Amino acid sequence: MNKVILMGRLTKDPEMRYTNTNNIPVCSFSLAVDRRFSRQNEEKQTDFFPIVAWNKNAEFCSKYLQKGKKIVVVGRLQTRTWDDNEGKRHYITEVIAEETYFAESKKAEGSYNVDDYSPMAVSEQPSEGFVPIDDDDELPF
Amino acid sequence: MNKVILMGRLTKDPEMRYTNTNNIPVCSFSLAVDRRFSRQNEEKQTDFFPIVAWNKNAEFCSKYLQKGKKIVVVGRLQTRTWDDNEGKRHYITEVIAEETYFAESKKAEGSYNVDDYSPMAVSEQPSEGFVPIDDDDELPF
Amino acid sequence: MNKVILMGRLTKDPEMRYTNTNNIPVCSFSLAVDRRFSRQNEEKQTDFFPIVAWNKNAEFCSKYLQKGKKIVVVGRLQTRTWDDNEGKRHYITEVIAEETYFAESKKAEGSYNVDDYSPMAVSEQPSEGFVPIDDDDELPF
Amino acid sequence: MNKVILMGRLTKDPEMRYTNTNNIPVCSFSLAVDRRFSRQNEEKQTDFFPIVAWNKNAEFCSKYLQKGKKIVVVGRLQTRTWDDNEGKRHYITEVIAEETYFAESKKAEGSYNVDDYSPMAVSEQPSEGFVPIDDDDELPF
DNA sequence: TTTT
DNA sequence: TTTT
Repeated sequence: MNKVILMGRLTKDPEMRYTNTNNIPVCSFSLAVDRRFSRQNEEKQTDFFPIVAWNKNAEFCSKYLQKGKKIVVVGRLQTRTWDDNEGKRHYITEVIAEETYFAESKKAEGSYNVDDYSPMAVSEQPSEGFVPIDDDDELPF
Repeated sequence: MNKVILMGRLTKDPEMRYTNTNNIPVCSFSLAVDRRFSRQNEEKQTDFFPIVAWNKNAEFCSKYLQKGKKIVVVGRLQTRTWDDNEGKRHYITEVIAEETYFAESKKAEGSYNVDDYSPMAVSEQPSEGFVPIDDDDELPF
Repeated sequence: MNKVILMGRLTKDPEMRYTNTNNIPVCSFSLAVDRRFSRQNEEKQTDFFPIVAWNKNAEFCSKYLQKGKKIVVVGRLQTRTWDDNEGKRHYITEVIAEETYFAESKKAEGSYNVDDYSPMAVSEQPSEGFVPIDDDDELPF
Repeated sequence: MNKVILMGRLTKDPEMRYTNTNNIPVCSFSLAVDRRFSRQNEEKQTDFFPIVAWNKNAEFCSKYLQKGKKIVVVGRLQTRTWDDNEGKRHYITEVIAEETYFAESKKAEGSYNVDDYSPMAVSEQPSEGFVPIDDDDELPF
């Protein structure tokens, strides 16, 4: 099991790219997450984490997220290595976003907004032809 | 291990009470949480969960939360039994809130607000005379 | 957002059923989860939660789980209503299992076991023809 | 909000240290966490994450955990910087363990074991003179 | 109605 | 018994 849940703000607009061999969409950005406990009277502390989203979630992120937006990311931790030009190996720990939620509605209530008709969250899970899993009224017990 | 994380809105103002024997503060409310997957073309579905907060977190909730407010609750699931007047036993599953976060800032950005100086989150964990646990620059390795 | 993570033991063998209209597999069982904090010198306290798994996860649970087995369940909380024979409405809160993990290997290490070749975990997410999401070496950055 | 939940095995015995200025106990180790989805027919993939525990949880980890032990860690993600001897700044992402659970009982059932009388889990939260938070029978509603 |  |  490997779960990460973060609430924070994008430090920049997300970057959309595509995988070289399979042209899979990848979206990446950095999330600023405030710490809760710090030394008394100390100024606020913030951690910055690299987030990576794939496939449908990548498209969602690149379309609906911008710098400063407050979101909740549910995903998993992952480690990646890369070698710099001096041949030195670097380890980087990233959060792979599996679900993304808006954590605030920027617009005042009542004001029309094109976003009203857009999805509020997305996940890696299938959405077309999806067999209902919340099949409550048919529960056989 | 027993963890619950919910994002949703209060359906009413929270209720503050005190335990009979030890006068411990308890705050309770109901949280409306929208479902993510439903059958195609079906109307939105929502679950309603009873939330209970104790001690400092109870005081925080009763002070800063109101009907309609969007929050994130981190806590644990718990079961409680009570017997009705016919002597029938009932089982109820509640979420004990251990941490509470605001999930949106109602006020427009830039506008002065007394809340700017109030805590944005609270937990059951101690806060006075608290030995720092984020003691980074002193890490002995 | 709606996440639940529990570690505990099955109180009975799981029950496998099928939905009436769509014949969707549903597996249900009860999970005993020990509490961590109780009053000093008090006996251990345990909560019992109803767990429901659908589709592939239902088949996994009914095949690999038995009474007493220790597992980790990752899922979401859900509420369901049913009316008893006196027409009284009842509310029940269940955990919908989205991922299931074994939390201990019963057999001693080194001993051959048919389970060595069976899945250790399953989720609602697709597994056939699955486009890799851990496509690290192809990352375009 | 910042939550991480990992299940995996220690790659080495944990290392216990003490902070220079305040002599606070810190325990660190590396956790091997298997991935769930990998490309078809590919060999198993594993991520390795640095874990840091403080105070009481540090003492628990150093006392009860060893290389190979399977545990569940609940905590938070944190970033730390350090400068190497060439003055280059490095960023490292660590998991601060707030709660630690055993995920398997190594010994066969029935065999006496000193561990039977030791704590099965520990957290940063206070344990002495602890006002009960599971004060069920006194609930004023 | 409960598991180890 | 429900919120936006």
